[in-house]
Amino acid sequence: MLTRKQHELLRFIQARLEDSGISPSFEEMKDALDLKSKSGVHRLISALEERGFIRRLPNRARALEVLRQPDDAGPTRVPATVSVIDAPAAARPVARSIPPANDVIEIPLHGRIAAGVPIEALEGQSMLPVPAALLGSGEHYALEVSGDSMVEAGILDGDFALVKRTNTARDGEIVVALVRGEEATLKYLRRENGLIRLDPANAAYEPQIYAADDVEVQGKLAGLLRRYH
Amino acid sequence: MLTRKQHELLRFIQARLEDSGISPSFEEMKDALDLKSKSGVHRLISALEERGFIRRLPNRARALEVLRQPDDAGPTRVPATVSVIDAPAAARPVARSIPPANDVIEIPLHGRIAAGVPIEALEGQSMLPVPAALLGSGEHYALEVSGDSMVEAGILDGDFALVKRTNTARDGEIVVALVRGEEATLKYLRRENGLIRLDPANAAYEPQIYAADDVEVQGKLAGLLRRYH
DNA sequence: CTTTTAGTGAACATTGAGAGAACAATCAAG
DNA sequence: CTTGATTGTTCTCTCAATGTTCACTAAAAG
Repeated sequence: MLTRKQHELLRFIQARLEDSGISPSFEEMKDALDLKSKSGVHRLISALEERGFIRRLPNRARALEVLRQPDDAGPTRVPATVSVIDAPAAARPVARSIPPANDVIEIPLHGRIAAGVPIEALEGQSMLPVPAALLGSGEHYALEVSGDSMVEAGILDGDFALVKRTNTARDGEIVVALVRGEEATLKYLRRENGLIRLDPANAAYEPQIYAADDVEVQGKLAGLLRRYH
Repeated sequence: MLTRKQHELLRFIQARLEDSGISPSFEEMKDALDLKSKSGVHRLISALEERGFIRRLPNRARALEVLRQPDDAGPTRVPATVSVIDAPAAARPVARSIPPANDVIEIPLHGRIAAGVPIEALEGQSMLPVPAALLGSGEHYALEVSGDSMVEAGILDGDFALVKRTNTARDGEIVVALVRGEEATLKYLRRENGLIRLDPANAAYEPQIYAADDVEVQGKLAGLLRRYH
C-alpha cells in the first residue's frame, strides 16, 4: 500500500503527534527524511492523503491528522483520532445529561468513500448529529466523500453523504454500490438490459457497466452536509 | 494537528479548567503566553475552535470548553468533560441564560435567496436544527437556495445554505451580498481595485461589478444541507 | 446610567510554511 | 531499451501564523 518513503514519513508524523501533540512542519519532515527540499515532502504528504492515511486542513500550517496506521501497526495506540467533526461518543465518554433534541438524530460515521477505493470501515468510531428533517425513515449512516467523481451532482470532496441503508434503488438514484465485494463507490444507478451501469457525475470519468450479480446496493443517498471554513 | 502556540494555549486552558474549574479570561491567557495583546489570544482561540478542540459560547466571558486533547494525551485526566461554561454555580445562583450547547444548534430559517431576487423575509418563522460541528462560532441563519447560479460550486436549487452573520469576508469566499439595499444574492466575493465583483459559479451567468458602497455583505457561507427524496 | 472588564476584530509588519512547476536520477517491469 | 512510478532537488510565489496597536461592542458591576 505504501512506498518506503511514504511509510517512513507516516511513522514520523505519528511519532511526533504522540509525543509533542504538535504537527511537524514541512521543514521538520524534510530534515527527518534527510531531504534538501520541502517539495518532496509535499508529494509524499499528498500521496498519503490520497490513500487515506492522513487528513489535513487545506492551506493550514501544521494541520495534519493521522487516520490510519500502516499495516504493521507498531507500538501505537490503535484507533487514533478519527474525528474532525467532534466525535461526541469518543471525546466524551461520560453521561450526556441532555438528550439530543428530538428533531435530531445521531448517525454513525462509517468512514470515507471514494471512487475505486474500498470504504474504510471505522464502525462506531464517531457519531454525527443530523437534523431529522434531512432524513426519512429507516436506518442511516454517514460517509465522508473523497474524490471528485460526483462534482457535477453537487457532491464535493469532503462532503458528508447521509446514506439510507437499503438493498434496492430506482434508476437514476445515487447509491452506495459495492462492486464484487471490493470497491464501494457513490454513483448514479442505472439498469440496462440485465446489466447495471454506474454513472459518475464528472465528464472526466467513465460510466462502468457490471453484471447485476457483481453489484450490491448498500444504500442510497438521502442527504448531504458540507462545511465551509 | 496543532501549531506550537495553539498547543501551548490548549494545555493552559485545560490545566486551568482542571484545577480551578473556571475558564481563564483572555487577559490571563495573554499573560500565560507572554503576549502583549489579547488579539493574539483571540486568533489562537479561533484556530482551536476551527480545528474542533474547544467550543465556546460567542460573546460570553470565560465560556470555554475543551472537546479534545492533543494527541499527546499527557498527564491529564481522561477526556474529561470539564464543561464549565461560565462562572461557578455559587457566583450566580440563578438562571443560566444559555444552556450548555448540545451538539445541536437551532438557527432561524430566514427564507429563500436567489440571484436577483430579494430574500423573502420570514423572520423567525421556522427553526432548523443543525449539528454544531457544521458551524463555527458566531451567529448563523439559514436560507433556502433558489436558482442555479452556484451549481458549479456544488450548491443546487433547494439546498439550505447555513450562513454566518458577518459584515466582512475575504476574497474568494461565498457570501450573501445585498446590492443597493435591494437584491440579495449568494455569490463568490472578489475585490478589484476598489470595486467589488460578485461571481456566480455558473458559466451561463455573468460576474457583476459594483462600487464598494453598493454592496453590503450580510454573511458568509458556513455550511450546506441537502435532502434527496 | 455609568464604569469597568472582557471579548471582537481591523490594520500592519515579519517570518515561517505550504503549493507547485520544472528537471534530473533511479529502478522495476515489459 | 522504453515506460512509468518514485524520488531528489532548486526555485518561486502566496498565504498562514504570529506579534502588536488601537478602536469598538457587549456584559457585568456599581
